[in-house]
Amino acid sequence: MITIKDVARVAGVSTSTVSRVVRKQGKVGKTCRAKVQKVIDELGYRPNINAQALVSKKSNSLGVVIPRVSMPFFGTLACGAEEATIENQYRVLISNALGSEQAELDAIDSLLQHRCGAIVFHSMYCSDKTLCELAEKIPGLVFINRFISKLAHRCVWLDNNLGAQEATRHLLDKGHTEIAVITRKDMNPDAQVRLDGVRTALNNAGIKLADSMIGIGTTADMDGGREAVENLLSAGIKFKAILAYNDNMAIGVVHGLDAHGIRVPEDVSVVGFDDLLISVACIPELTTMHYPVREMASYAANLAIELSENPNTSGRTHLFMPHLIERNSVADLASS
Amino acid sequence: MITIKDVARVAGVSTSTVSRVVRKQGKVGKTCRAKVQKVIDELGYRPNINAQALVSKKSNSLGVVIPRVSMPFFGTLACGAEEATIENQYRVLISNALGSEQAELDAIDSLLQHRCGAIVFHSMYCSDKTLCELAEKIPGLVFINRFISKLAHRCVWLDNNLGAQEATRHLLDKGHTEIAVITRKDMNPDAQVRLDGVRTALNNAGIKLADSMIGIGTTADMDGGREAVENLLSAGIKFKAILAYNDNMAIGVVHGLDAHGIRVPEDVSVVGFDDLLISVACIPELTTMHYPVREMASYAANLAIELSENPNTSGRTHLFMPHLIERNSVADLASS
DNA sequence: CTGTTAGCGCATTCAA
DNA sequence: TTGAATGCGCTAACAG
Repeated sequence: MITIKDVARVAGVSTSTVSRVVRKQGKVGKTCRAKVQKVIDELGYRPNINAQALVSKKSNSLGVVIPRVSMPFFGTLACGAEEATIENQYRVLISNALGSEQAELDAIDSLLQHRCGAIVFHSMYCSDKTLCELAEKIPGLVFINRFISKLAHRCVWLDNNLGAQEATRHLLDKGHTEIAVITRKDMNPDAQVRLDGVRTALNNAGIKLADSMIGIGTTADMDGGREAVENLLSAGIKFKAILAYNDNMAIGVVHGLDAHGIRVPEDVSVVGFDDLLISVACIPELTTMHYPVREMASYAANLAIELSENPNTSGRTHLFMPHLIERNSVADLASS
Repeated sequence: MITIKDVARVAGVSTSTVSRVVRKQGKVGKTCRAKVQKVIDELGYRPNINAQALVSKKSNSLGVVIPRVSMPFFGTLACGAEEATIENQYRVLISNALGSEQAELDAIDSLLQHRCGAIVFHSMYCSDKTLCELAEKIPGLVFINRFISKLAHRCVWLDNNLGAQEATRHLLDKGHTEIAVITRKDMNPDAQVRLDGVRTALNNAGIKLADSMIGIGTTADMDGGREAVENLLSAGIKFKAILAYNDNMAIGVVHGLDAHGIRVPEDVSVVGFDDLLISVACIPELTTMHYPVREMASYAANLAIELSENPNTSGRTHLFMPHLIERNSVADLASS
């Protein structure tokens, strides 16, 4: 591998000069710069990033901690973060951390070893307290899809409550009143907030959400969705519409319904949340709330980089709003 | 950030000793090791990876070049590669390279700057020649989902031909004879080989694949699938089964059929390829060929690491086989 | 505008 | 078994 010294020797200049032309900063004579650049091209010189990071004490890399890139939602998140780094010449390091607080902390740790000052963290297992401690130690740490009031300006999050309300209102607008909800057993903050949103919107319409109308799935995926709707059905609950915690569960619901010969949307309407690619694979295509992950991740990445370079940035907040995507899984009862 | 010197000072030993206990190699006295370890834990010392990489001339990281992590297939590939690195204490660097040969070369270049000696490369735009040149320069470079005969022992690939044959035979076994094929317009190597496989299997059954039975989609996604089946339909072609290039196109086909009131599998059977998560989201769940990406990527990662550490490894080849996953999109004409 | 000097944090000789 | 010395490739003062 050819080094800066080689270039300097061949070009007959000092390494400092080469360094200056490589980084395009500092004053370098026009002819000198051309000469050096020529040698660089000829020799195919590429600066050693590790050496750069070592001496400059920053690695110009952005860490992204997510459960798993292979999950479409998080893959999209990672891509969104990467987009933001293109202009900054940053590289993104993805750390998968699935299943436990320890895994998440290890991931952060590993990123720290790489000296990446900017980190976008999607935590599912760490407590607010733990995150606050981390945030204190790492100025460039930003949380995505999580809200911690003490760290408001370091959180990029979605208004799940309003999102759930909008989804609910859509059903209401279409003339639905017998509305069931499918949620996840572990009831994480998102699930809680979305359920609250549904309740609020329903209350505003003078409808009370009975506990019996809440179907619970063990996992927040297709299986969980199927299980939850199965529970509702076997309990003899009557409903004409379902608000699912997310798209995966919604699709499970559609499958579960189909297994009983119940048609969507003719017999029962279904609304998802997230707007994953998968939501258009389903027949009927799912009406769902679009979750702007890509934009949010991109925004979070920029914020993390900004904070890592200048910790005392303004205390603005970073709230995003989901919006309804109307497709074919909701029947219009109002116009009939 | 605390350094090896800090630890050495506090523990009252030299940095060499600390270095030895950190890397758990070299002889270190039992009590001395304990003492140093204690200080390491207390101070929360973490070696600077960049410095390690610089001095040891290897970064212990594995590069993965793919079009985009947000595409489920490639996200899974990335995860598979990562799995392989867990035991080796390697870190994986993902480089998205979408759309052009230049993008792919840039991605490789960036990885080289990080001095990662092991790279798993999923190339879609580079010519065999280009790849051969790269392979020569980078001993730890391995190609996935691509076969180049001169580089056979550096390629981890799938037998698309036999896979397509198996898919075709499945249809034949179920009594189908009016079989159409959906493929992608650009006819990349995979598409070509899969089509050949279909032809072979059909020929063996005494059936000739008419050109008119080949539907073409502009893109290899849902839209392409819908477009292709639309073409077939509007040309008045009769068929009772469809072999799609991949799952995405297959799902597009199901949608396209549905739009014409044609039921799957009652009226037309559909078989996909890849076994993406999306294939079970569809109703009916798709019968498809399972593509063992995760295992292949994991294998490729190990191979890349092995080659990077010891370039002259055996000339074995690395061929994987897809297998049929029977779900609900194929009707059994034979037993009726 | 350019070169010289001095490290960045660590692993690795080589002595002791 | 341990420590002192050296340098990986590069940037950042500081001189000139």
